[in-house]
Amino acid sequence: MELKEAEEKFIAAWGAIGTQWGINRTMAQIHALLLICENPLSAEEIMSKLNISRGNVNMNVRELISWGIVHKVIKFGERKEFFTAEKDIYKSAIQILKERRKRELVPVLNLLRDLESQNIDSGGGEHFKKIVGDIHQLGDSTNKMLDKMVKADEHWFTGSLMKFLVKK
Amino acid sequence: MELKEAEEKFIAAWGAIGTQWGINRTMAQIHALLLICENPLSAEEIMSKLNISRGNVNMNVRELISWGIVHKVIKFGERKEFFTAEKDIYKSAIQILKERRKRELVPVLNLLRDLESQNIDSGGGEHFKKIVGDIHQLGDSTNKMLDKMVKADEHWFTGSLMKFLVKK
DNA sequence: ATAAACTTTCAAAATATTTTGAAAGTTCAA
DNA sequence: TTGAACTTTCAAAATATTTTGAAAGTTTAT
Repeated sequence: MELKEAEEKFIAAWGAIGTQWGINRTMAQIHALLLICENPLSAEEIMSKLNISRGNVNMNVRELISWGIVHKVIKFGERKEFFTAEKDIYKSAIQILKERRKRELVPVLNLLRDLESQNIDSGGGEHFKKIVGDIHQLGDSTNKMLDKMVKADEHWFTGSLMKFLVKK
Repeated sequence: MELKEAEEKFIAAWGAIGTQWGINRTMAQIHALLLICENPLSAEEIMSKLNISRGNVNMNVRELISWGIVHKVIKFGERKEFFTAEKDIYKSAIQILKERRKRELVPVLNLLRDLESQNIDSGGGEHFKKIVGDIHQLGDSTNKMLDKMVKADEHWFTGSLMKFLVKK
């Protein structure tokens, strides 16, 4: 198999998997492309390699940057901006955990705290309170767990936590 | 606040959060509704409580069942089917982990295994191989971790694993 | 100040997902 | 069998998301 063929397969598949993950295809493809390119690419290069429009590149690259897994690179003597993906996969994974915690878990915890702080008039609602309380407890535990993962030094994944989790 | 008001807030918010999680709103709302109702509900009841069509209820309830977090309940002497959500939140969480592993992680591992098994003609591609290898390693570790979580007894979350993860 | 080189925006078009509801299918009591 | 009570299907409509590309905005060298 040609290298180029394998790379294209990776990009296409990463895009498809992205949609499974709830991420848009183009964003995942740009991420894949920037991962396998050692050198930073310009918007133009991304456009032509993936056959997508300028606006699309701009929006999705910005989104990837907001996730903290793609970085802007300024080359000396060049006006253009270039982009590169974080090549340390563990760093990227932690970054994604961090963002997902912020975007997906924190809003849930806020909702639950809010619901629990309301005193419910008139009796009943014991079941409702139990469910909300249970979810809250699970959410808090998950939050603490993620916090521990995220705050651990960058080698947590090969450190004691991972050894504990994966042992046997 | 009225109980009904709080319940409606929960259902609406769960639906909104669902979309953040990449789950469709209606599916999340049905799940929330079934969670807070102690008794199983029929399709009709779900339709009227959430103001949605029969087909929509059917499709999303089936999807929730395929996730293993909603169960069909047959009531003696009734023709209708009823539905109820798994009320043990930890069980549901494990079930969701299990399914997401199957749907989101396993396909990635298959892709990576496939890419690595191909011998790439002509030199170069060292960087590509490293990236694919790194992702594979991370994927495998994550897979093992999830496996451990999922296979642990149902109290893993309050057991030694959780104590280790959350301690301090 | 100008203009070339670049980035960002955004309304419209394309695409994808979700929802509806009527029709088809199934089950079961009589 | 039949038909009433129910469930499932699916094509069309509604809605939501993604993509385009031209125009507007910004930056920088001169």
